Amino acid sequence: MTNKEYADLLLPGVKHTWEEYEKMYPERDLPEGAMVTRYAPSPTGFVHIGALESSFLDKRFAKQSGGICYLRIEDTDQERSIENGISQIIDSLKSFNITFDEGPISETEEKGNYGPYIQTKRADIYRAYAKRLIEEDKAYASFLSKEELDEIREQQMKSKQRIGIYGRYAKDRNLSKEEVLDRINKGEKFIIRIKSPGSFFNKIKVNDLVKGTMEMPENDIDEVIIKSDGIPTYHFASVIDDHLMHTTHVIRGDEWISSLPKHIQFNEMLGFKAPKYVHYAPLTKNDNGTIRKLSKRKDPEAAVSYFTEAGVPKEAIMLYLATVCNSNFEGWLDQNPNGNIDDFKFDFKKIPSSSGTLFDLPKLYNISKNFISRLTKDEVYDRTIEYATKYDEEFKEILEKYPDYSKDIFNIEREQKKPRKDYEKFSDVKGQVWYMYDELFDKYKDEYGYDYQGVTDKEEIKNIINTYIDKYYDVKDDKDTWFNKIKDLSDELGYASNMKDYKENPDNYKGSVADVSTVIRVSLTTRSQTPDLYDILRLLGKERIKERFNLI
RNA sequence: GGCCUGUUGGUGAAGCGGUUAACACAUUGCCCUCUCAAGGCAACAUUCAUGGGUUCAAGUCCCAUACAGGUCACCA
Repeated sequence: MTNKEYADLLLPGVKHTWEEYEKMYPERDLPEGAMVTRYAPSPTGFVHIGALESSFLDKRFAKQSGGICYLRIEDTDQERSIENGISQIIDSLKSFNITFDEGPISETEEKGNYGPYIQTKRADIYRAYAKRLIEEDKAYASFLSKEELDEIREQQMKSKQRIGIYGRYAKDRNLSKEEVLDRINKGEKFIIRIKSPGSFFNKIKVNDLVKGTMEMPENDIDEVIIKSDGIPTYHFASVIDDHLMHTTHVIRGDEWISSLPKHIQFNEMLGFKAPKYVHYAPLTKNDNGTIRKLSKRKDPEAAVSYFTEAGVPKEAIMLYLATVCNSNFEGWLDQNPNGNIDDFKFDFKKIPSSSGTLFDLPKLYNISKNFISRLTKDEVYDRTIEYATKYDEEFKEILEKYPDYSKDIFNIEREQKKPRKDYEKFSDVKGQVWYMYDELFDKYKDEYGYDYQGVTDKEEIKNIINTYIDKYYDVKDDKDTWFNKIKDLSDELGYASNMKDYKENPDNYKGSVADVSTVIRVSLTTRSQTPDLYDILRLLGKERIKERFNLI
């Protein structure tokens, strides 16, 4: 029996030979230096912040080099794949403006000439290459059962040996063809393992564009390449796909580093030119003293939805990720405050090579705050409505009822060189402006209560606001005039109109302009801290000012 | 336990043999036309995990130790 006949018996029904597949995936026609990258997730559920980082990096490096970034779905683990997992990934990434040149575009459709881009649809391809390995006597059928495997592992652990199927533990390695076929005919289940040519005592140099050159032992483990369900393992499938799809750079989390010898070996055994590898450190979290990777099960902030639900703009999340990926990005952004991330040139060498980057929430919020401060009033209005539509129906209705008025409110100290920075996220907005709307003011004023500071005597408060409205208030005043009047009011009532004077001789006065303004401010808004009082008075208008004063 | 990687302030980090050890966030203090927000100024690592070595000179090179993270599946 020839090797070819034997391979046919082990893996029957393969439609094409590997040579045919090679022809079906011709070299890509791309300019010199263009990278082909891929984002290759498993469709196991919601989008993790790490997935966002990973896909972002894949896309940026491809695009800035004039290359291609494709999406490939690694669903070889049937048990973990979930319903609609693919469209979930596509849709979430799309909402962050991450789209792909090739790959699935929905659960059932895809684009690009190097597909299919879903691994379970490529089973025939992997089997063709596995057949080739069998023919070349580089792979074999293994009958080791789960129990036997467990036993071997236990034994190895007990005797402190390396764990895995290698050397004398690879006991089906030298089974004759006849024995193998005989056992198959008896109905025994089998899998395909490679016949690893490596030795643990041989060191190989592996190169990584972030970590540099590392020395690691060769892989000597007879890795599984085809599982008993006929589906390949991740390692085998991804090496073949990266080759056929002509991937130039594999960018992934550094948890993959230890698989490098394996991947390099697979490439060699199959005669492929290995892509370049880029391993970056994943986002971590300090969990009561222990630092670990952000976990989607344990950490709510690992899900990007955690931030979008809080109203952190997606752009801010991307800006944060960009600073994590290349720390010099922050300085660049400082120089180009309105710059687009896509204009920044990312560098592999600037990717942190440490063993993890702590996820820094205050930093994210700071970036977010700065981002929101740079938006126009219209943008803030639209985005706040967008947010409120999902999370705050009451506020949404108010905003839609008073569009122009709302925009005026959002424009207080905005659209200028050094804009006001008081919203970290869109969920902050309502808490800062509710008192500007009568409906909300009526509803919440008692709940929050009037926060008088300094001057708390009821009669004195009445005195201040009555004097102000009767003698000094004039809608037509500009800001300087307005403030001079506040000063006059202060003088009249025995408060220092000049802060310096007051600080030097506090005993000469009942208080200062600050106290007078605070009384007016609190009487109108209940809050002792608000944006500019002049703007608030201006927007509230005479009628409302009077009404609110009358409530006191 | 084996194999990899890493260790610079509260955090993220720059640094690539000679610098006062950048910068950003956070914190604290002061200043600033009414409170906030912002802004300005300042403070915050006598020291780069520890111990050796190389060198005129070391965070930067070498060795050892400690600690941390990753990984050792018919999961990706």
